Formats: sequence, structure tokens, C-alpha cells
Amino acid sequence: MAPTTKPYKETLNLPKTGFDMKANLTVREPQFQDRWRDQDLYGQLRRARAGRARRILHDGPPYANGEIHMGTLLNKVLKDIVVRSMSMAGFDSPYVPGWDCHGLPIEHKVVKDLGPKAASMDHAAIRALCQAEAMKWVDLQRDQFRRLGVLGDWEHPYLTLDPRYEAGILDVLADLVERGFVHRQLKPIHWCITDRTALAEAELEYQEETTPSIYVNFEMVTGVPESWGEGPWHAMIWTTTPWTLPANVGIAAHPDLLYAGVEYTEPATGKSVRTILAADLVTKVMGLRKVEAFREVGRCRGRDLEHAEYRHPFLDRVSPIVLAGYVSVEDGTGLVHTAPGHGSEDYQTGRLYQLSILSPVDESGRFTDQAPDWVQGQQVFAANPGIVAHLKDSGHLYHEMPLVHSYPHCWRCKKPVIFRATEQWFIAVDHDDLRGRTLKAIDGVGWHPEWGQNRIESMVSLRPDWCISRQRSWGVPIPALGCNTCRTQLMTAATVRNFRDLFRAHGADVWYTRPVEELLPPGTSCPNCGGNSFRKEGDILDVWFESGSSHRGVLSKDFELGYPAYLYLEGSDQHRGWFQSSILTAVGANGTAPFEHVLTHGFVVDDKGRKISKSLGNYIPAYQMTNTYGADVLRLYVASMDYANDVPVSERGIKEMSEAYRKIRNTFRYLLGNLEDYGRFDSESVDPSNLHEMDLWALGQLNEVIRDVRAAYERFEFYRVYQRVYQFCAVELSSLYLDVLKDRLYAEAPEGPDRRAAQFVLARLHDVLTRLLAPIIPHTAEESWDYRPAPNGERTSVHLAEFPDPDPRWDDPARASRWEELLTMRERIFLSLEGLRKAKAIGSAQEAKVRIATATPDRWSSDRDLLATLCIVSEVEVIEDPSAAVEAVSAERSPHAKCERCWNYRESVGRLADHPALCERCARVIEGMNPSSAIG
RNA sequence: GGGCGCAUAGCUCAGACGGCUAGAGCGCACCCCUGAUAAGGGUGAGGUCCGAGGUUCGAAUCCUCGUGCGCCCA
Repeated sequence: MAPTTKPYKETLNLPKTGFDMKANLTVREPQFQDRWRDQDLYGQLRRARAGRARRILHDGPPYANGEIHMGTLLNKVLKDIVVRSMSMAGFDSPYVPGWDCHGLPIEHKVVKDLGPKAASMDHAAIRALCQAEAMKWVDLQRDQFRRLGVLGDWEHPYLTLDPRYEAGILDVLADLVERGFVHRQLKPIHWCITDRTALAEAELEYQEETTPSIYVNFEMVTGVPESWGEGPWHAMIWTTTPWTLPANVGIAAHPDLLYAGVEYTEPATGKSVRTILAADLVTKVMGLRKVEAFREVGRCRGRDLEHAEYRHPFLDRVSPIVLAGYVSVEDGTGLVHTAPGHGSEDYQTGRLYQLSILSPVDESGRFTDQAPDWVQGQQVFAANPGIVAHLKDSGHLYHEMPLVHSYPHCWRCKKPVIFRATEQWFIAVDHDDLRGRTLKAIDGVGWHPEWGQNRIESMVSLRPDWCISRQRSWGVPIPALGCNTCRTQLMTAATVRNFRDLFRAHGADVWYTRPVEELLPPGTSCPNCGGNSFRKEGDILDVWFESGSSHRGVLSKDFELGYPAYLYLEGSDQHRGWFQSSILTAVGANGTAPFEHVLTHGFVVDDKGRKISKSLGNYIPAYQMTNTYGADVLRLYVASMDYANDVPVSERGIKEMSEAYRKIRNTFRYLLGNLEDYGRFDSESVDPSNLHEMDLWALGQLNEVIRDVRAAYERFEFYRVYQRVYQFCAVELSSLYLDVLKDRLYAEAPEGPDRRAAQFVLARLHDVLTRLLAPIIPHTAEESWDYRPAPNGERTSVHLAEFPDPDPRWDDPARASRWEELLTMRERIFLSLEGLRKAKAIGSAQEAKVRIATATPDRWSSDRDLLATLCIVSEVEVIEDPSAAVEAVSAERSPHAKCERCWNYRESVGRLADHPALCERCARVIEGMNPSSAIG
């Protein structure tokens, strides 16, 4: 008997690798991140790509507040995949991340934590606390982004509070001032009359409040339809803020609403009154005073009343009726009292009709000398009853009643706030055709998806002038100087540039810490009056102006990335936000768009497509998910989604993605397991003529994968990368090629040409797939790369490599189409095997023999052995059957004995006396690897 | 309320120009293997293509009107 002492299993070349099946990502990923940091992978990549064509993805700065959430994760991972894929495509793509550090949320938090103390602290002290708060979050978010594997210049990010960056902001501002875009103008803002301070929307708390609700007849002067007959006619308005009536300069009507001219008998006086109000509201309004004696005289559309004029009830002023889309018949009279100095919508309408912006109210909410003398000095809320009484006495008041409704209150003192017009700094969008030139620049940018262009165009076309001033502490001061002589404000390109240089040298804090005299160049004088005594004004810049200036501070100066950027990539909300503030400032200051392409992504929603919100309880903590499932799983998840639409995120979805991740990981593991001994060989030494038919097919398929994947990366369609690679792993590889290859890999002689040929393909598969996936799952790709068969054991990073190219040697369209037939036949064979299995005749496919009965045996005879191999059956027999219209496929249990070593059922088993349990092939292999056994 | 966008199996995606019985992978069910083994293989069941009209010989695809959801405004 054969003397082989060891079991046959040990004579097989079974897979062996240190590449663990268990990913253990939460432990391994930080190790790779440390390694990349220690070896300065980012710096190495910069040096490796030096001199190549540049493609800059310019990072939109996230707000330095709070932990990252799924939306931030989505955005940052997409950016990282873009940057990495551009690098691997051969471009020089540095990535400098940034943070938006100024702004209300941080200031708000700091002031809230300080409590009453805040009131007694100066700007500089509060700003120091704000800076600490911002930096705390920068550091935390930086760690979390790094934990996601995002590769970039984390040691040198751009921060909007960096003096260099602050200088860049003022550099842009100076250019805009120089070109005449910046001016001052009245605008109503929320104002707390107790704290004497401006309030932002986020500082308002809405509470129920009882206010007077009054219906007032304003006497018409012109514009009433003649057919309605003699007057005097009136227009009946409704308001809950009588104190704003002194600032009334218009009445708004809806263009499409029907209005009625009504004649009614005033109950108190018995006099007949003619007034106009929305036709739908006549009955309701008359019912308020139980007026039964009324009749409609006529009707007209709101647009017919445009430019009709009325007289102010207690001021010597005639004002027009104007049109506005927000007018409704929800409540009131359908005619809206309009005071552009005291309301946001009123202001918009006022600007449209060029109405005066009146606001005869001072900082503490008292009427100024611009108001009628009988209310001067009164606080506005206290003045309400007097104004109502005045209207009643003069016969203008139709009705008064108390109304409880939601009204904004100050977050700090809880008192009701008012709208008050104050002077603000604006960028004039229509100066020097900035709007038109911006629209032209927009047209020259590549918007992805394309509808983004339409979206931003319509926003830019309709947007009002940009108010860039804020009455806060935490930001970049607008370096405007108030002349103590004539009270005008001075801000010229020269003064702004003066402060730009000071900010660059000392930071923006100098504005607050040093007296104005030290900051001004000697001889500065007021262009208006010649005065030379100034004070520092207190406003800061809108943070959108700050981030919108990044093309100067980051692309052009200091970071010198290159202007314009190739790509901006943010959520679709930034069509109104950063994309717009960036292109407006860039066109204004530079004359060109700061980006060549803009890519947008949708928002993270839950698995039912609803937005993420506290009240729905569907929040998924991003960082916690990373530390549970691993960054690569989350990155794969992000990559798998068509992010142009909303991106549904659920823990269930992430779990499912871990399964997909494991499939990919196992594919790598299989490849590596069969390449353990391959590194000693030069792959170039493999003679292509040794490659089997199916090897050539697999290499040809891989070429297609390379082409599809690279094209998908180029178009930022990462979900196509994912689908393509994943399905290739699952279908072409796992269930077909790699499965079929086992016999050759395990059972053939380890260094024989058949096994080496298979390994040649496996090595290429591994090399190509690792590179192609490196931008998406950088940690796993690096780990896989570590284990690759490298001739000298050299250890470089896959992230320094470039994408693979298709190898034209393996392209063969004829082969591809022949294989479609083969694979169809394979399916039919599987079907008949399944029948055998159901009948308990066989278990594994190797136990079966397949018979194809066909009228054209020549078609299949040459592929007999290939089919047997592809189906992993022991034998395929082709017989001629002239009566068979189509091939008839059948299967039966193999009549032969099982080879103990390779488990195939072969006629040759038992024929060899030395190896009675082996097939001929296995016997030959055994003899080759163990010559001494022959002596036995 | 307005502007923009999206809607195909439980999930993620395919479905140029309108044209087979609407496809793939995952998941699921059942089965096989135990030499990729917290793996691997096979078979199968899943769809009113959001709804209603319309154009057309023919619509997932084109048009209109809805519904739901998201972003941005108001």
C-alpha cells in the first residue's frame, strides 16, 4: 500500500494568510491612521504628485460647534473619496480642511453659560471665551474626521478666526468697497428695547402675547373704481401693532384677490361709511360689530387698486396701495398696513415700491421727534392705547378687540421685542451689474446635478441686496469709523486695507483692545467734514461673508491652493449659502467664479424618507456608529448611495452594509490566501500561453471593471463604483471564477504552470481591486495592500499608488460573447443538478455527471471539459441526438470512484497501484512533491 | 403659500432613441457543502414601475393634474 503517512489534505495547497476574516475595524482603523500620520502619508502624497496637473477640492468649512452628525459625515466622506480618487487618477489634489469659527451659536452658548456676568464683560473677554469654545470643537471634530479616515492637511487647517484668514476677509471687503459695492442703508431688525440690542432670529423665543387688534379706515384719495360712485371711500386695514402706524407708508393688497366696495351704517354714529376690504371677509368683518345694514357697491381685483392713494389717518401724508403676494384672507381685512421700518415683509415690499423706511423709535423703544408730538417720548407698547384712542376720536377706528397670538420675545430678558429700522452695511447686488455678471459666471460653471444651475440662478436673480453687518461680538469687525464731528461712517478701501494689515499682524482682537488713535494712520480725516476724531463702530461681518471669502484666504493667499478651485462640494442648501456668498464676493472682487464645478448632495433622512429631527427621535449618532461598525463600513455605505438625492440612513442599513463589507473583505482574503507563496515569483515570468480559457475571460472581465469604475469615479458616481465592484466580487468572482479555480489552486502542483497561471490572475485581481476600492475603504485597502505578494517585501502605501489601467492584451469581444452561451448552459446544468439534489442522488456537484444531448454535438464537444470545470462536475458528456430540437441537459450520479485527494469522481481512480485512492492527476502531483514515497 | 428636486422588488441600484414576459446584487425562504468555515455554492419567491387622466399601434420612459417626501424661501 502507499506509504504516505500524512493525510491527503495536507498535500493540498489550501489558502493561508494573515489577512484576518474578522475585520475588527474599530481596533485596526486607528492603527492605520496612526501609521499614516507617523509616516506623513499626506506629505508623501504631495511630493509624489508634485508637478502634476492640479485639481483642488476646496473644503466648505463646517461650523465649529457640536459633534459631527450623519450629514457632516456624508459630506466629509464624499469629499475624501473625491480627493483620494483624483489623487489616484494622477492629479495633484491637496486637501486643506477648514472650519467656520465665528458666529452667533458659539457666542450665544458662551453668553448663556456666563449668565448675568456677561453684561459686565467687554468684547475682548467674551471673544476670548468664544475662541476657546470654537477651538474645543475644532479639535474634537478634527479627531472625528480623522477617525473616518479622511486624508488631508489636518495640522494646517484653515480657520476663519486665523489672523491670516481674517486678513483675507478684509482684503475682499476692501476690493468691494473700492469698486463701490458697499453702502449703508436702513433695514428693520429685531430689537430688544430692554437690553437695547439687536437680536438674531435664533435669539427669539415665541410666546403667547395679548395685543390690541384694530380695524382702521384710511381715507382714499384716488384710484377707487368710478363705477362705485361718490365717496368718500376708505380702505380698511387691520393691525396688531398700532404703534407702527406712524411709520405707515403703504397698504398692501394681493393682486389676485377680489376686493369689495362696501357701504355700511356705522352703529355708533348712524352715519353711512364706504370702505374697501377683501370680498371674502365682508360678512366676517361686518359681523364683528354686528353691522347688518351693509351692501356691496362693487368689486375689483387687488391689482386694479395698485397705485391708488390714501391719506394717513393722523399724519399729513398720502401713500399708495401696493401689491404683495403674502397678503391673505386668513385674518384681518385683506389689506395690510405696511410700515417698511417695522416689518420684514413690509421692508421687502417697501424696497420694491421705493417707499420710505420710517422708524421714529429710539434704542429704548421710545418715539422720537420724528413721531407725532402726542406720542413723542412714549414707549411703543405703552403708546398703543393712546394711538387707538386717537383713531377712535378722529373716527378712523372701525373696531378694536384684544388678540392672543404668538409673538417674539427676547431670549435673555423674556420681554417682547420690536422691529426697528437701523442703518446696516449692504452689498449692492445691482451696482456695476454684479447680479448680471454673477449670472454669467454661473453659466460658465459645471453644476452637478444640472438643475443646480437653475436653482442658484433663480435665487441670484431674485435676491435683495446683501446685508453684511451684524450687531454681535464674535466675528470679524467691520472696520468702519464713526466721525465724531459729523456722525457719518468712514470706510474706504484704504482704511479697510489698513485694518487688513493690522488684523494679519495681531488678529482681529486689536479692534477691541487698542484705542482707535493707535490703529489709524496719521492724518486720517473725514471725507465728509474733514474732522479727525473717530470712534470704532461696533458691527461685525455676516459669517457668510467670512466663509464666502475663502477663495481669497485659502485659494489665492496664504494656503496658495490655486484659484479657481476645480470643485466645491456641499449639500444642496448651499445654493443659497456658501456657493452664493462665494461667487458673489469672487465676481465682485475678482470678476470670476471661484469654482469650475459645483457638486451637491442631498440630505440625510431616515429609512422612511423623513428628515432627521429630535421630535421624530430618528437621530443616528455618527461618531458612535463609526466606533461600532467601523469607518470603512460607513464609507462604503456613503459610497453606495446616489447622493444627488436624499440619503436614507438607518442602523439597519448600516448593519446590512457590514454584510456587504464582509463579502468584499472575504474576496480579498481568498485572493491573499492563495497568493501566500506567490511573492517569490516574478509575475512577468508567467507565460501568457499557460493561461487557461477562463483566466483570459476573467482578465477580460476585469478590464471592463477597470473602465467602468474609473469612468464612474471621474463622474463622481461612487454608487456605480460600489455596484460594479461589489457585483463583480459576488457574481463573476465568488460564485464563478474563484469557486471554479479551487481545484487548480488546491490540487495542482504548487509551482506548476497551471497553478501559477491562476495565481497570476489572482494577483492582478487583488492589485486592481485593492486600488479601485482604496478611495472608498482606505483602511481595508491598506491592510490588503500590506499582505500583497511583493517581491522585496517593500511596504509602501496603496494610497500613493495610481489607479490601474486596463490591459489590452485581455480584451477579446469574441470571447465575451462565447462566454454568454457557456454561462447560459451552466445555468441549465445547475438546474438539472438541483433536481438530482432534491432526489437525494447527489450532494456536491462533483458527484455528478452531466449529459448534453444535441443535434449539433460539434458545438459543445470542444467545450466539454471547460463546462465540466465551470460547473465543478466530474464529467460532461455530449451525445448526438438528431431528434433534439434544442439541447437536452440531464445529470446523473457519476459511475466513477471518488479521488480521496481532490474529491473528483474519475475513471482513473484505483488504476494506479501505488495510489489506489487517487486520480491520475493527484498521483502525479504527489509523486512530484514527495519523490521518496515511490520507494516505500 | 412659492421656487427647485425626488418617487422602479424589503434594501441599494440598472432600465440611450417610447418597443420582448421590467433586470442585477443584497436580504429573505428552501437545499447542498464542510478543503474561503462567524466562510462557500445552488434553487426559488418578491414589482398596480407613487396615483389619476392624456398623447401613441404601443408608456416605467413623453404631457397634464394630483399625492408623499426633501431642500430653500415666505
